[in-house]
Amino acid sequence: MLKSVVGSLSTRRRGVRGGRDTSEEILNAAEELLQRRGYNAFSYHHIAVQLGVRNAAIHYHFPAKEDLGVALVKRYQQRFQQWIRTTDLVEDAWERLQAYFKTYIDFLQADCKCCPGGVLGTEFHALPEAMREEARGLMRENYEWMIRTLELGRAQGSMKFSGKSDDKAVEIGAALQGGLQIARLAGPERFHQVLAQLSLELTGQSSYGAA
Amino acid sequence: MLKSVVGSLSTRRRGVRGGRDTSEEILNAAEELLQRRGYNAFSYHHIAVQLGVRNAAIHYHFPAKEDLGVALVKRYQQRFQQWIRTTDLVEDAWERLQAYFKTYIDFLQADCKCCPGGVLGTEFHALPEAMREEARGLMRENYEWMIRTLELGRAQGSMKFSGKSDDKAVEIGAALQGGLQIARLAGPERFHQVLAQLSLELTGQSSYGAA
DNA sequence: GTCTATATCCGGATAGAC
DNA sequence: GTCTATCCGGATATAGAC
Repeated sequence: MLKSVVGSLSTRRRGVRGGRDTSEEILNAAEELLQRRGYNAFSYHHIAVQLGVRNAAIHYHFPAKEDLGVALVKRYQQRFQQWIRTTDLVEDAWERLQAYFKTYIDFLQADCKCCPGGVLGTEFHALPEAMREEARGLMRENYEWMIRTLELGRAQGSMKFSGKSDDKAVEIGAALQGGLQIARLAGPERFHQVLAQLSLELTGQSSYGAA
Repeated sequence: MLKSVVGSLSTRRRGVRGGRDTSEEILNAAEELLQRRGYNAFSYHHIAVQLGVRNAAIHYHFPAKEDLGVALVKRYQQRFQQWIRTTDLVEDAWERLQAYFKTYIDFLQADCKCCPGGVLGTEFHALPEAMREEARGLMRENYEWMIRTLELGRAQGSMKFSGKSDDKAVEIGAALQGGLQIARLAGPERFHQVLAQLSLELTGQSSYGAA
């Protein structure tokens, strides 16, 4: 009673658990697990324990694990699109790219998480087809954003690089993705080295060269 | 009977399966599965089917899955050390690096396999500790080789890059690793773009720029 | 070294009460 | 919307025959 005042017009109705949105909490926990352990190494039980609910409660919100997986990737994509809208307000392309780097640093510092693309790429052949399709879309959007940003930066003069912008785009994306994984095996400073080198090569000076 | 003539002095004795070395065949199948699906997404059953033996036969050679995993990573490392010895005969560091690239192209063409480091990094937190330790060693050796090679190339004049050789080393390693994963989601040509860009930046001209 | 058979456990999933 | 209870299949692992 009365918790309806909080979000009565919300599309998703709230449950009995103190007005919290269980679906979203499930997604949050699952996202953490996905980036830490991978899709095939987390279970509904992991999430259930973390949320203090039972296994079946999660099945109510996401009948099959595949549904949860697809929802996760869709949410990544929506969040990315929202992120683009925000950072598009920034004029300078190099600053935009640094904001992109920042999201990876956040992953690194959040207990050395991998980026979604890295997890989905690595587990690709052990993923349900519906997830693969979503993953392709997510990767494509990242790629296209990166190309646009590089071309803008080159035009603005804030970035320099030789070769084609789409080649450079994949190189940067791959380095960031691989860098997070290497950091797990060889320490977080490895990722900062990647950032330092990418920055140095793009601008002629390292913004991360304090080490 | 009589199959003992084939490898009677071998440390590992042959089984009854036509003189073939089952342990090695298990490792081969497991390696394929590891790079395709990841450690947590393959089972003894996968291997058993592929080899035409029963589940229990594999447990005879590798009592626990962890034993198999550790053996796999150890073999990667031994193979890498052997590979180094061979390619060290090549004088030119840039040629050595191209040989290194070639091993990744082989992964890509072998049904879009990931590199071991990518798999082990992504699944790191869902791996037995013994495997993690081996994985760290494997990564370290790759890293150190890359640094040596870059420094040699720079001294020889066959490679150019700005910044520190150890930063550049991680950047290259990360880009290769991430590139293979991206290729799964966005097509093999993405990996070739990474190679093209890396080559262009190291030598001033792309050896892979035919596209 | 490999087999059959089996034990055990875990993860995904459903039914029906509350 | 969450619970208890249960089912099912798959995966790791072991025992003992051949």
